[in-house]
Amino acid sequence: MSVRPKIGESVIDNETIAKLFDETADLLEITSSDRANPFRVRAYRNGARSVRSLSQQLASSIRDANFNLTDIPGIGKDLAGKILAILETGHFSLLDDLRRQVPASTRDLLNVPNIGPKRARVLQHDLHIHSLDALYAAASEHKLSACKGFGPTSEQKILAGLAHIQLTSGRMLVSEAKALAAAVTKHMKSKAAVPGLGDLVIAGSYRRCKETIGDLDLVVTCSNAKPVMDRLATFDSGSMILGRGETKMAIRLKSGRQIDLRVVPERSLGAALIYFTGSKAHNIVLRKIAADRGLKLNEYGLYKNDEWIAGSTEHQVYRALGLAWIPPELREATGEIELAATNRLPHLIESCDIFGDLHLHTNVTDGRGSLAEMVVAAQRRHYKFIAITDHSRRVTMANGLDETRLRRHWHAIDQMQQKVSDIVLLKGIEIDILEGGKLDLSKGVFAEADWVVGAIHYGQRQSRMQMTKRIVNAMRTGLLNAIAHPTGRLIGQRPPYELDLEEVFRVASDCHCALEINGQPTRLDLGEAALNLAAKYPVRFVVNSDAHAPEELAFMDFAVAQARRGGLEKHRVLNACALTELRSILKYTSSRAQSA
DNA sequence: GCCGTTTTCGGCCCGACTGTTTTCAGTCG
Repeated sequence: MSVRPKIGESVIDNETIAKLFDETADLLEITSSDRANPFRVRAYRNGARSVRSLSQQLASSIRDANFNLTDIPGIGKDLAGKILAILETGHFSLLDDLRRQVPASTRDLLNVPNIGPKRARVLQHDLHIHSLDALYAAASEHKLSACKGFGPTSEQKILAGLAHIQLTSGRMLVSEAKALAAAVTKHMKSKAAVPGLGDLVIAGSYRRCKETIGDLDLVVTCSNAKPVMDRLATFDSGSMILGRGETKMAIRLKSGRQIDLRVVPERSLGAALIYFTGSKAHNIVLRKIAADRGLKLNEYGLYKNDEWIAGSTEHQVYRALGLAWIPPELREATGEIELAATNRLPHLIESCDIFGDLHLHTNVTDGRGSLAEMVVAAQRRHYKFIAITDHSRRVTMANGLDETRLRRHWHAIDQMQQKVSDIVLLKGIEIDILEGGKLDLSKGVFAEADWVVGAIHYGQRQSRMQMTKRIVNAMRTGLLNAIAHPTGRLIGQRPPYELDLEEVFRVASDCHCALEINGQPTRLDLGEAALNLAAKYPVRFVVNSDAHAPEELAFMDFAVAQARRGGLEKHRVLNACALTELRSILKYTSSRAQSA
């Protein structure tokens, strides 16, 4: 096809394409008459999901002459044409038409709880409401109940929903979700508050260890749902009950966070966990597999002709579908089901595989714990080694170390080592990678270091080419053991650097420089997109807490979860190595430092 | 719009809850 070379240079990523298909589906639903084909809408959503789950960027795959867009499930001749149009021009004509019919702000209405496409359409047609502001005005003036399908209750719910949108900007960080999960679990289980309470599992994106969590999904087994719901209602005095039925309940806390509860019979726990853990895309594939086998899968179990055949455990359901049990972190419909069908799932790294933390700060720079306190915290986690990696001088805000202070700090670490025998203290540094790729301290000092991580804290707005060259040059010095938080993103605050990640992965494998998976809840860097590259390049990783206080060593668990979502096995992770193996790696690097 | 124990049209994942109806459509997960 003659347009291909041009498309091959496209910088449009898969996520952008998926979003345009999702937007098309939304707009089709808002504009279509009731008789319009709802499966056409679903086809766009399927296409979006399918594109999103690809491990390769289409803009790059398309350069391969043997690559066929229509080989992608859910992509037929029509959507393939639209993908080509998007890669070439950034849009396609159907979407342009739809956008002309529906103002962009009308789509915002879909973000309001209890407003879906049908009601958005009514609001647009009958009341000419095209924005959240207009919706608020109309609801306040009780104009909504004039519309078919709206009553006084919906009006109130919509006003409450609008307030909620203003109150909470988005999703919880994993740390907040973990604290909330612990609190609600304790409340439900305390002092036998609920007679006959069986299992209680927090499912949903929390159990899949996603980077951020929308709401908490509680799955509970109990013969009687009423006391379970009554107990949840007392969790937070300022909470509001959003809905309550026979087995299902939803509350919104004073903080704006939402908790959904579902009570199921004991023999349905496995099926319910699969169902409420998701992801939605994963579940859809499972149900299709069930249907292909003449079975039906729902949250109560797996059925053959209305006869229950599995459902009390997840293992039972997966096995009945011809699949190995799939860890929740992998349930994203990105190929894990095929692996489970052929017994090729990875043996994911676990927290107990981690022998040490290789990124820790003390109060000598911007940490809040002393060296001694950090060592005790590491001993409590039964680590065999840790690296103290305080900042270098460039990071003035963090009281970064020059060579004199660094050597003094290392001397203190040596002295501390004399006092402890059950843990090895590595003398480290988090060295800033300056704008041109040079390192923040002179080469001589590196020969004295046990462990060096490079990181960027300043000058983050360089171009994609500059940023890539900067990190690549730093790795090519041979002085770095690892790159810390490689993309620099801060969840909800700052996007990742402009960076050619494939090039970073390529050079990191060449230079034997590890890439960090950082456990700080706002970082979790490398993120989802980058971890997809793990399968393609033989890079090794370090899984670190980046703790700035003793209690933050627990952030290791978030880093491990992130590694699991990337499908990593322990042999890919440096600090899941025994100390002897780690030392041989360090010795190799240290010899390079001396010869540099 | 996609897909096929397909070869051209009929089916497409499943169920709870709610409000406004008066038997169900819409929304949500």
